[in-house]
This record gives sequence, structure tokens and C-alpha cells, in this order.
Amino acid sequence: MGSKKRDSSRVTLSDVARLAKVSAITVSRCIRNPERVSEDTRVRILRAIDDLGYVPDMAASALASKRSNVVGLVIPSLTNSVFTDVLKGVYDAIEETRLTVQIGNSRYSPSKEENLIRTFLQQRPAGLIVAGVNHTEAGRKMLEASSCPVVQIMDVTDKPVDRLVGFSHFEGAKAAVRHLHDMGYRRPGILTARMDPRSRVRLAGFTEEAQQLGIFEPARVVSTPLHSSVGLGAQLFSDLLAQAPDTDSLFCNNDDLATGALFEAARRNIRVPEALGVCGYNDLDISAEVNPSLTTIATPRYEVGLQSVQMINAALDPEGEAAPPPVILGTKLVPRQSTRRRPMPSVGIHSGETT
Amino acid sequence: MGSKKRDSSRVTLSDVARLAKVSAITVSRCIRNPERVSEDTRVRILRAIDDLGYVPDMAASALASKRSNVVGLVIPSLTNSVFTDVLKGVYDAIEETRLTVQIGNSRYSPSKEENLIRTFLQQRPAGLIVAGVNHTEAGRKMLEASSCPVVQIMDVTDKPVDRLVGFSHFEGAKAAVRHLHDMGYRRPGILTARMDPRSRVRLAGFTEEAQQLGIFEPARVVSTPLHSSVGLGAQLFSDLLAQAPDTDSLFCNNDDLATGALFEAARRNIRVPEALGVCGYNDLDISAEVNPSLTTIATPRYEVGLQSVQMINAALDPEGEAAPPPVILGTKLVPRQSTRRRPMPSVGIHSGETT
DNA sequence: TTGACGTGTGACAGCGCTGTCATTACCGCT
DNA sequence: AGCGGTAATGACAGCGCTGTCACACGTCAA
Repeated sequence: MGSKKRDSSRVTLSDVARLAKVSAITVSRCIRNPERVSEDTRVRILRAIDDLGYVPDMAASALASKRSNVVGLVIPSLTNSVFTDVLKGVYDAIEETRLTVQIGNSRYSPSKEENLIRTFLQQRPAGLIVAGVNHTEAGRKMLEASSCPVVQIMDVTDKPVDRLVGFSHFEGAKAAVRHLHDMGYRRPGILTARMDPRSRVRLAGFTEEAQQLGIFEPARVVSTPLHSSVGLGAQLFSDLLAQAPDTDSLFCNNDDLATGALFEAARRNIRVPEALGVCGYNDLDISAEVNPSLTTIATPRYEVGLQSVQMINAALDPEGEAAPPPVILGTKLVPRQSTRRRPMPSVGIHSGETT
Repeated sequence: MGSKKRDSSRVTLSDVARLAKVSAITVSRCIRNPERVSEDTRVRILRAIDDLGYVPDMAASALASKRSNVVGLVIPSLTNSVFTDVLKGVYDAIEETRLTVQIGNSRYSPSKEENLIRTFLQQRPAGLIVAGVNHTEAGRKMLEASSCPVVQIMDVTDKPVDRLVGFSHFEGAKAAVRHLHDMGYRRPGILTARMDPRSRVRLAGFTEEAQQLGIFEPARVVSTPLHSSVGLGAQLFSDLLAQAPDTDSLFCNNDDLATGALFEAARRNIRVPEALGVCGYNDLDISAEVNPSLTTIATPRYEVGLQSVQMINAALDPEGEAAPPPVILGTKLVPRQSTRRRPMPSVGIHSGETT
């Protein structure tokens, strides 16, 4: 082995054209708008492409058309499985298209996000997908001024920059509180970490719903700027117990925290769901497996990834002009053992429960 | 808002050149080989670049130089956190460079991997990073014939295609078995799922070490072609108990399976570590948090991502010619509660244990 | 028959950059 | 004085593709 250097001789459009006995333009057209060449030539061209193993040169195409086939994806984390699920959806959808993805990791930093947006935009992307609806002022301006379709994801707003596919964290959190109340819990607390905008909204939803139900108690709110993790969930739960020992239930800002709380409860011999109800948020794979299994709010992360790409793709189609209305996907309460204090009302949604 | 269309007027090399009163070539050189232009002009050019906000057009550059700045990354999963950790390392390292990443998800399919390799290679990437050392014959041929640096990651082999940064799954598995033996367990079983090449090697390592210790028992090997998950771990553990009820310890092919086994043991009131020792593989975040905390083999996933990019980058440097020797990172046994049957020997490595 | 129109195809230029070679200026050496 | 050598810069062509416009047909209504 050793050092490798460049090769040469690439099959180009005109090679194909020569073989198919047409001009290069026609081949190009045949690839991009098959319906604009005659059946006859199309067949010939496709055969020639196949015979020669022709592969379009994206750099040349991007240069000539002033349009790349790159979709920029700006997400705040590459390890949080919430976003890797989105990623999976994005990649699964992109496979069907002639687009490619480029990921930018903002690490939950608005200014990093702004830089990523700038960098992407400078590359004339085919489209941009950004997590969240909160950006720096400059970031938002750039998105608005951009000449490509922009899809905001994972949240809702009444003033999207362009397109949007998300779901309401507010409603999700409210549903969780309602569920705790339905199950007979009257002293719910909330555990929240890394206060990104979406976490904040969930806290607001928790607060509003609890207030409406007359069961809100500020002392039962525990938050930290640290990034959430299972370990942190245990920690925060301990903190909560210290400051409000009579707490009878928990809404955790995500399943990691909830899982940690569950583990801590087990270590303290606090019986779940009898003495403590626990509800998470996201419905990660593990949530169905822990003991007791975790009640949570399922979020359509994969679906968001999928649909955001489809939106970009639709926007690129010269037909589909105007931006479609925002797509608001639903969240779904998944009741499991961790809140099953009283006989379940007839809600059965998820399987996978042990008992 | 609504439909967006293209803009125009981009700052180009010659705009910069005009302002700096040099030719376009000189600007290009100044950007790529700053040391080849005089101090004087360099300063002028850099100021001009700054003033105009010039950003190089990668498409044009790729077209002219027949070399892109794209590093292809082929991994078998986008959700398995083992690979998202690698991904994180890759992205953290790539930020320091002028390169960009493009991910291909092979979904554990060798033929999909082959296609991805082909697709990437056709795009004249700056480099290629592929997970594993097992490829289809055609895939390997393409990699060997490729004109760009190739880094195989996450495994070891004595015949790397080009460069390699990985770790030995064989040794990791052996260490796990040895540890179980050290802790007094004599009837270890193994749970393995999704038999990708690395899983297979771990099974082989388990088998060899157990045989050498005289504690191997074929009936205690449980495997399935399904993808591993926490739920599957519970399932496989149940299967193992059915066919070898006297099993006293478990090496699980990864921490997901191990976690599932731990949960199932809890449901069956099997005491861990007293009645059952459990050792996982990978050391995911959650492994330190479960009850009891999970003994496991830590793998340097993030480091692998980081170093693989650095290797590509070094290879691109016109100086650093020959391929460096393979980098074999170590795995590390992290003893925790789940195997603490007898007083710990003096191995203490990890903190974070609750006791 | 004429012309307006639609369909399928081609000629041409040029996207923004880099590889290659040429050029200039200046150095130190015989 | 004449030479080769080096450092700094420039001229030119062209990477492979696409946008634009032009053209050759055939069709159909007037």
C-alpha cells in the first residue's frame, strides 16, 4: 500500500452523448427532466449511461447551475438520541432523492448556530433544515433572506421563517401533567435540565396545566443548566426530594432524566408507581424496558426528519411553488407502569409492558 | 414569505484579486499555500478577502482541481450510540480542518456498504473512513484501488487497506471473561445479537478465553441475528436461562443487551452480582447508572472518530507521505457492581459507583 | 396555403477555480 | 560580464456541466 495519487479518465456527459448519438445537452436533460426528451432517445441515452457507468459530476453541476444538491442540517447535538433519531429520518428520506446532507452541530449554542447557518448559506445549499424556532437575530435574518427553502423542525411557532415541521412541546407537557392528575397524583414536581428553548416550553406547559388543576407548587420545580443525562436525573430527583419531600409524582423533561429518577427511586426504595408516579418525555427505546416501564410522551422525531427532507424536496420541484402550511405532528401519551397507580382508564396505546 | 429563488453576485477570486491589485492565481495561492506568496502581498490579499467577505466556491474548486474536500464516512448505523459517538469525534475533529463529512449508512449490509463506497469514490472524496475491516470483495478492491486515503476504523486486522485506527474486540472479550472468572464466576454465558463481524470476534474471544480457563459450555451461548436492543437483552437472557439454568454470569455483546439482562434479572428477582454476574461491552453512559451499575469494557469510540479524521488530514498534507502504521487503541475493563461478587481486587478505575 | 404554435434537439458560452507553464526580477557564482 | 538558480507572480486553458437561445420539424386552425 502507501501513498495514493489521483487517477484520471472519467466518463463524462459527452462520452455518453457520443455513444447515444445525441448532444451533451440532451443527455443532461434526459437525466434531469426525462419527460422532455422523446421516449426513443431516452432509451438510447439510458442504455449508454448504463454501458459506460456514467456518474454525474456534482461539482461541475453545482458550478454550472449555481445550485448545489447539499441540504444543510443544523442540530444542537450529535449524541442526544432525540436528534440522532431525526438524523435517521433525514438520511432515510434523502436516499430517495438526488440530494445529500451536511450536518452542522451547534452544541446548543445560538452563536454557533448562527455561524453554521452562515457557512451553509454561503455554499448555496439546496435547502436548510434547522432545529428549533429560536435563533439569533442575525441568524433569523439570514434564514429569511436566503434563496433556498428553509425548514424549521422540532418545535412550533406562528411565525415560521419559511416551512416548518414540528410538534408542540407545550401540549405534550400539559398532557403529561393531566395524566399524572388523572392517575391520582396531586403533588407533581418537574425535573428539567439544559434549558434550551424547547425545555423551557415544556416547563411552561407543566406550569400552566398544573396551575389550572390547582396543583402547582414552585418548590417542586428543579432545574439546572447542565446537559441532561441519566445520572443527572438521579441527582435532580434527590435535590427535589430534599426541598419537597412530599412530592408524589414527577414530570421529567426527557426520558434520560426520568430513567435516572427511576433508578434513584429504586435505590431509595421508593415504590413506583405507588408512592411516586414518573412520566418522561420522548419515548426512547429504553423507556419501555426499564422497571417499572416508563410512562412518557412519545415524540415523532423520526417522522420529523423524514418530512423535513420531503419538504425541501417538494420545494425544489419547480411546480410546487408556495410554501406549504406548517406541519404540526402530534405527541402521544404512552401510559406504562410508572404511573399506573389506579386501574388504567381505557387508553391502551402501547404494548411492550411487562406484567 | 413564500417561494424563494436564486440570488446572484457572488464575491469571486478575481474580485479579491482586483482589490488587492494582484492576479487571481496569486489569491488562490495565497489561500492554499500562504508561504508561497510574499509577506507583503499576503497581507494585502487577506485584507481584501476580509473586506469583501470572500468565501471560496467549493464546487468550482472541486471541479478545477478534481479533488473535493469531502470525507466520506461509512458506518452501519445512525442510531446505535456506538457509532454516534464515533460521529461526534469525527465532527469535532473535522471542524479544525477545511474538510467536510458526508455520512453513508450501510445498515449493517455489506452490499449497501459496497454501494456507498462506490458512490463516495465516484465523487473523488478527499478521504474515506469506513467502519470495520470486512467488506465485500468488490468493496475492498475499490478501496485498495482508490486514489484517496482510506481509514478503516473500529476493528483491527493485519491487512488494512490503507490506514487504520481501531481496537481489538477479541482482547476486550477475553478481558471480560477473565474478569468474570476472577470474580469467582465459573459458568459464564454469552448473549450476542446482530452478528456483525465485530460481534463475531467478541464471541470468538469469549470462547477462546473460556476454553483456556476450562469454563466454556456451548449451551451457554445464545445468539440471534436480530439487532440488539435493551428489550432483546431481556429476551435473550430468558432464552439462556431456559437452556442453561445454572448459568452464573453473563458476558453481553454490548451494553444494551446487558442492560436488558439486568432488567430481566430484576424482574425475576435474580440477585446481581450475588447470583449472577453481568458484564457488558462499550461502556455507554447509562451503564454507570443502572442498578446495580454495570461492569463493562470501555471502548474508545470518540477517540476513534477523532483520530480517523486526523489521519485523513495528515494524509492530505503533501509532506506526510507514507501511510502511518495502524493505530490500535486500547479497551479497558470498567469493574462496577454487577460483577462485584467478592471483594474487589485493586483495579479501581472508574468512579461513579453508588454503594 | 399560411402562419402560429408546440415539441424535440443542438450550439454556445461561461460558472469560479486551479494546473501548467511562462515570465520577471534579483541573487550569487565562476 | 555572463551564467544558472530561485522566488514571486501572471497568462491561459479548461475542469464537466447547465442556462439561454436558436432551430428544425410537424400539427392544426384560419
